[in-house]
Amino acid sequence: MDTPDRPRAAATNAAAAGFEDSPVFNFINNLSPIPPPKPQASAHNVQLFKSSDLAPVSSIFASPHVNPAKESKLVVRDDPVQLPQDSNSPNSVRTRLGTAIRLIKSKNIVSENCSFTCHLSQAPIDSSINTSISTSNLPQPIQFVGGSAECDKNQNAGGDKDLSTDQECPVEGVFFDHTGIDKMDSSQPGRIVHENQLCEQSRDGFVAYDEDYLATEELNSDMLRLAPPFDAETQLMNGTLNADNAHSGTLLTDGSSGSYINNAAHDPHLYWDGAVDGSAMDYTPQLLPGVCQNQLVSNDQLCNALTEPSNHMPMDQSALSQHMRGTRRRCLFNEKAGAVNKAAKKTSDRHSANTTTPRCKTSSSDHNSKPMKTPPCALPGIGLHLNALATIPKDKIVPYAAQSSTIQASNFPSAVSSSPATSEPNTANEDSSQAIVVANADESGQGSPKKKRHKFDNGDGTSCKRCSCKKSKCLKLYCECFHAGVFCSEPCSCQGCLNKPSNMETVLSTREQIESRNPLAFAPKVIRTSEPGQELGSNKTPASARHKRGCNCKKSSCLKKYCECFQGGVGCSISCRCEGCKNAFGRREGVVLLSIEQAKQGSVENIACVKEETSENDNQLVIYQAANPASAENVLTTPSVEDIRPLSALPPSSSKRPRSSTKLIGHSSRLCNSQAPLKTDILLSPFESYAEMVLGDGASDVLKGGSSPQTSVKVVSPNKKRISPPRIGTGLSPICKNGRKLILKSIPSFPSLCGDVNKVDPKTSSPAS
DNA sequence: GAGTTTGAAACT
DNA sequence: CAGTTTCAAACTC
Repeated sequence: MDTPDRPRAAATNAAAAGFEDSPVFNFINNLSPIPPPKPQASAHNVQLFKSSDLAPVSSIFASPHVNPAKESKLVVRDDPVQLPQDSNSPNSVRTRLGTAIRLIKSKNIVSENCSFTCHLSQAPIDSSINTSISTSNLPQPIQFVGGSAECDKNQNAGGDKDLSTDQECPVEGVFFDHTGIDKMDSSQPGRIVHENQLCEQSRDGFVAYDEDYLATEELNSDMLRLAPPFDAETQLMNGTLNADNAHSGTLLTDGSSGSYINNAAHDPHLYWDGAVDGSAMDYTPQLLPGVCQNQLVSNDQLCNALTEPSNHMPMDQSALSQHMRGTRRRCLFNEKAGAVNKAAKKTSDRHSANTTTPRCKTSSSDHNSKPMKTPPCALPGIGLHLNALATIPKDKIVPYAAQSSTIQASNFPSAVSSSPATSEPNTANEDSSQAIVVANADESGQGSPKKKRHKFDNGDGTSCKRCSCKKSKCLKLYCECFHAGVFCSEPCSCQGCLNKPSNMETVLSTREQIESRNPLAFAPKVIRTSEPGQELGSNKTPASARHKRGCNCKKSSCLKKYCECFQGGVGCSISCRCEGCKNAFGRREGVVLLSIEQAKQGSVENIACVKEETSENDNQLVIYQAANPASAENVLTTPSVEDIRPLSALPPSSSKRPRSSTKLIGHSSRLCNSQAPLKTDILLSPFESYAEMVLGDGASDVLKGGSSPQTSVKVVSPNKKRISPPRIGTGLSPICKNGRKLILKSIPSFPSLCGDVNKVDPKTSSPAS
């Protein structure tokens, strides 16, 4: 391979020389699908995506949220960006990750390390690899943030031995810049895993890119299309947008786990990725986590193979990567549904899909320019990303749009969903994941009439959308496509649709208006609140997830898809105002109330508040013992997010929620103990607040929990799954104990490279801890 | 496929 | 902020 040149150089420098010399290596090189590119050509490609090109954009994207610190970090990354010709894929990956992380940081400055580390610690790493992650590793986060880190990591991970890896990940190598490896503790296993993953991703992406690029035009186009959106994000973070991103998008598809969900999410369909304002917060995390996890798993393997010196073969990559990719893609799609079950089928399908490229079939008329590329299904994740991206000014976006007519059209592999592999649909609900899955479904489904197709939804509504709007012109939230941030496409049966690339400005402006009214309007409907791993692993129910606003069902008993909570596969929460809730995923009914009442009645000093979590899966009983009534209340408040739900029933909060998210926060805090309120209030950043919203009171509670441990002792139910207070400390994140941590979690899904540890665990292995 | 039901979104 | 209307999905037949 041509590209190998660089790697080679690196390799030569390192120890790889031997490797290169190997006949196999040579053979591979010769075989490499990638045409020995004219340097220029490659360069050209690269440039398209390069951050430098995008730079302006990035600046644009720079969200207020972003912290200077981030920026600085980003800056670092930028440099690297330039490099890689081939880098496309790999870089993109990195950037994304880095970006995601950065975003998190920016939002949660305080907790940056924590959040990040948490991910890491949790990170999938563990599962696949024995490696225990040391949460302590602050550097890691940094590294990731650094962006380039990935490769670096790889190097590190690989350790010196991995020089080969460097080769393998030439692009990354390019990036090397940094702090890199050296700084990193190569020793840490956790890291290694990530690194590997990263490498793989990059590699895969790399390879994938090649493949896609070479093999399937569609993919390429898609990727290209995708690129812009990503770019925006990445730019925000790094300023390095790369074609890579696009690649990554493809990669995502590849990833069994959807490692790339991030990208994918962004990509695809979301024309307006960035549109959402910072307030929107990052939804991405949600998606990502799952994805990451998955990725991790799959990646690990891949990584291992790759990382291993023997395996390295940069060249092999093509073969391996392709192979791997195939699997990954499958996974991604499969995941979506949470359809663990389906996965197998899909995998097979995926193959076909690969050729075709997974997409929602939507081809908008507009998109016709690219017949194949139909607008992407809305990725569930996408929504998240969009939100995350939100910072991007429309203006900027518009340009894309203009371009995008082509771009947008692109269908991105919806990649994504990270649904927790966990298999259960419930879990699947996780925002993005499902959506992604849907996309695939769409393909199959498209054939089917619109009727049933509807959304393949995630709860988020992120899934591939197909609307049938008649009066809204697809410019209102009524329109699922619009709501999901995707253009209407062929499958849609809408009338008078203005949600088309050709009307990008209109769409954006409308979107903006809506966001101005409700910053969370485009946020995923279902947000994963707690760490996925914990709950998911334990339960089927996505206890961690909840509907951002809660439902208001009165007749459906939250047992039908009319209920957004149900639809999203999440239990009802405090924020819900439903009546007669029978949500299979968890009710918000009133155990809490009882406990409260009891407490108030003063009947108790030692009141055991028993919460029965309705979540079907669990039937968990959580018993809180309060020393006194007051404590009882506390208990109510303190419980983990999950617990919170039922508790949430508290009238005040439940009564009505302000439309604006922020208000909700206030409620929650109030509900919570008087003890901590200030703390939460004070601390809450918009973002946090958002988290709270998502979490519901829980977040605040959690925070409080830290402060008010006293309140309760909890006994675990037979199932023992939840012990709220303890959880706070442990569950949420051992590492970060303060409330902030929770916040981070809420964010979680950030594409933590690691992915959620939790999620990873469920299927593959036991949780790291 | 048409009609009804439902609840979110939008409006007042 | 509360109530009403509009809307489109979900559902039923």
